[in-house]
Amino acid sequence: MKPTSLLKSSASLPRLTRAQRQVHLLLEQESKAMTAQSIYQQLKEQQQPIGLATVYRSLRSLQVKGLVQARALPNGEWMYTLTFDDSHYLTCLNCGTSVPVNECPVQSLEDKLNQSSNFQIFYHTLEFFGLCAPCAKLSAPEN
Amino acid sequence: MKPTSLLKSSASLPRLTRAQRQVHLLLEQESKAMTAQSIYQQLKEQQQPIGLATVYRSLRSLQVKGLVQARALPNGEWMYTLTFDDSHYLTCLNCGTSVPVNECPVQSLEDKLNQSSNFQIFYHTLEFFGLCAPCAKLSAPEN
DNA sequence: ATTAGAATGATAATGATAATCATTGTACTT
DNA sequence: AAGTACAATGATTATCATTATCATTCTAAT
Repeated sequence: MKPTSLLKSSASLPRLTRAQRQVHLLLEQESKAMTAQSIYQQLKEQQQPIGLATVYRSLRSLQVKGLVQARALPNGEWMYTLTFDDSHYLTCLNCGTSVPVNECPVQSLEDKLNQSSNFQIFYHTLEFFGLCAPCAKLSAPEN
Repeated sequence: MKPTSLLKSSASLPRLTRAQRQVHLLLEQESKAMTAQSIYQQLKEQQQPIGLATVYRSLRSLQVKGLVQARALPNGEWMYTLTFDDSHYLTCLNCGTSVPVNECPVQSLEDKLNQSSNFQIFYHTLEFFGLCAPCAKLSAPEN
C-alpha cells in the first residue's frame, strides 16, 4: 500500500471536468470500491446529481488519466477505486464472497515492466479465485 | 507456467456432462483464451453444436470445478482458458491492445494463501493496465 | 459579447449473460 | 426390462450494465 501522502487531493487535480472531480472526490471520501451505478446513486443522494452516462464517461476518462482503476467481479459488475489503492482479493467462484489479501508481490515487477515495456503502467489487478470453505463442501460431491 | 504434464486430458475428466466435456476439449484444442460466444460459434462449425445457454452453464460449472478460469477485458468481454494456463497481460486502457507478460511472481503467495486462508484457491489473475506508447502520446495534452 | 468546441443529460440501443420452461437424457429401483 | 425421479439441454425471453445518440448547456478564448 503506497503511503497516503502521495495521494493527490481531489481539490488539486488539474484538467478535470466538474463531473470528473465529483466522481474522484466521492471515491476519495468513500475510500472503498464502488460500482458506476452506486456512484450515480450516491451523488444523487448528496444533491449533486450527474447523469448516468456522464458517470461512465468520467470513469473512463479518470482511468485513462491513471487516477482510477477497475476490477471485474465474477458476476460481471465492475468496481472502481482510486489507483493508489493497492489492495487485492480472494473471491469465491460459487457464492461471490470476497476477502482482502494483505500482501502484494507484484510491485517490483510493475516497476520493471514500466521500464522494459513500451507501456506507461498505471496499476495492476491481482485476484485469487477458488471456493470458500462452505462452498467447497457443497460442491465436493456434485455440481 | 506449470508443466503440461500436470494437465488432465479431457478424456479422463470425471463427472463432466457431455456439454462440459465438449467445452473443455475445445479449450484444450485451441489452447487460447476464448469468449463464450466464440466457443458457441466454434462448436457449431464443428458440427457439434450446443445451446448458447448451455455454453454459459458449462463454463460456470467448469469454473467451480477449478478447471476453467476467466478474465475480464476492459470492454466487458470475458475470456476463458483452462486453469493450467498461468499467463498474464499488459493492456492499454485506451485502445485495448494487449501484450503478454512472461513472468509471474505470485505463485508462492498463492501456495501460502492456500494454506493460511479458508479458501481452496484454483487460480489467480494478474493484469497490468496503462497506456501503450501511441495512446500515451495522444492523451498527454487532453482527454 | 460572440462563438466554436467540449461537456452534459435524457433517452434509446446494444449486447452479453441469466432466467424460464418445456423437452430430452440418465441412472437408479423394482 | 419398464418405470420413475431428477439432471441436463435447447430455444427463447428477460434483464441489466454499458454505450451511442443527439439536443442542449457550459466554457474559454477572441
